[in-house]
Amino acid sequence: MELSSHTETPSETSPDSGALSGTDERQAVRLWLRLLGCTHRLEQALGQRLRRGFGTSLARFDYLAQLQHYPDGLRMKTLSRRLMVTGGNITGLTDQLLADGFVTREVDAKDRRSHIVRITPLGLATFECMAVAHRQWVGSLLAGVPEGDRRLLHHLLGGLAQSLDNLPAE
Amino acid sequence: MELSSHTETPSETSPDSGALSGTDERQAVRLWLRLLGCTHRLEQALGQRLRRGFGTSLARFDYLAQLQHYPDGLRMKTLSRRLMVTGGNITGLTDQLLADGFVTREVDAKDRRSHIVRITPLGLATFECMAVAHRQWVGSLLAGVPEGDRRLLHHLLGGLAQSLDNLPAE
DNA sequence: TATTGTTATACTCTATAACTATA
DNA sequence: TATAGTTATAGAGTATAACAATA
Repeated sequence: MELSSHTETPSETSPDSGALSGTDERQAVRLWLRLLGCTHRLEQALGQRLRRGFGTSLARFDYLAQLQHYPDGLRMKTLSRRLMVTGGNITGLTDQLLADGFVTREVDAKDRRSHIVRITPLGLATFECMAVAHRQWVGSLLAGVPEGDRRLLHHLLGGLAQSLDNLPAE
Repeated sequence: MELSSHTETPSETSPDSGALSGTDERQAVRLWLRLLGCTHRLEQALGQRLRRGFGTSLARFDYLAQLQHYPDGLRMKTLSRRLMVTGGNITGLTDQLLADGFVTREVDAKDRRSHIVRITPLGLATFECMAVAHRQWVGSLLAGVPEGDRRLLHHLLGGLAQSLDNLPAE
C-alpha cells in the first residue's frame, strides 16, 4: 500500500524490543490522544450519571461488577489486581461498600492473612439495578457508532490489551 | 450473517434517538469495558513515567500540549473547554505552571474579564523535552499493535469521537 | 443579567510507606 | 523473609457554590 513510505522493517530497528520509527511514534501518539479523549468523555458522562442516579462512583460500580461474578467471594488481593489498584484503596472501597451493606468481609480460614469479600443479596440487587441503567447509558452513548465498527473496535482493542499484557514488565 | 439473530431494524425501535437492542447494548458494554481497560493501563504507565521522569502529571502535560500550539496564548475559558475540566481546576493548574515559570497569565485588553495564558520559552523547552520522552513511551507501549491496526483504530475512534460530538447534549 | 475567573470547600481516587499479623 | 491487609498521609483531579469584576 501507500502507507509504507517509511517502513523500514521493524526487525532492523529492533528485533523485538518494540521501538518504532519517528513517523510511527507520532502516529501512535495521535492514536493515544484519541483513545484518551474518547475514554475520558465517556467516563465523565457515565460517572456523572452514576453519581446523580445512584450516588455511587465508577470505582465502586467496577468493584461490585467484579464481585458479582463470584458468589464465593474474592480475596482483597485479587480485587486489587483485577481493578488495577493498590491495596490501600481496596481497603477504603471495601469499607464504604461494607457500610452500605453491599458486601461482607471475613477472614479466610485457609490463610488467615487473607480476607474474603462477598457481595450480599442487597448488594447484588442494587448492582443489578445500576447495571441495567449503566447498560442503557453505554448503549445510548455508543449508538452513533455502526454495529460493525463497534465490533471491529472491540476486536482491535482486544489486540491492544493483549499486547499490553506482553510488555517487558516495565 | 449470523450476527443478526436479534437485529430488529433500529428505525423500528427508535428512528434516530439512539436506542440499541438488548443484545447490542451488551456488546456496547463489552466494548466500553475494553476501551476503559486499555486506556487506564496506558494512562497509569504514562502518568507514572511522567511523574518519575519529570515530576509532573498528565493534566499539566496536556495543558502545556494545548498551549504549545498557540504562541499568542489561550483564554482560560478556552483551556477549560479543551481540557474538559471546570474553571476552578484551570485556575489551580495555571497557578502551578506559573510557579514553575512555564506560563504567563495576563488580562485580555479586549475583554478585561478574560485572562490570556501563554507558554514561556522555558515552558516550551521543558515541554518539548517531555514530549520527546512521551512520544517514545507511547511508541513503545503501542509497538505490539501492527501498524495497520493502529491506523484502523485511529480511524474508528475518530468516528466514535464524532458521534460523541453529536450526542443530544445530555 | 450573563460571563470570566477566583476562591474555598469537599469528595473521590490514587500512590506510598510504615505497620501488624500471619505464612 | 515474604505476603495480606490496614492505617495514615499526601496529592491529583474533580465538582460545586459564592464571589468580584467586567460585559
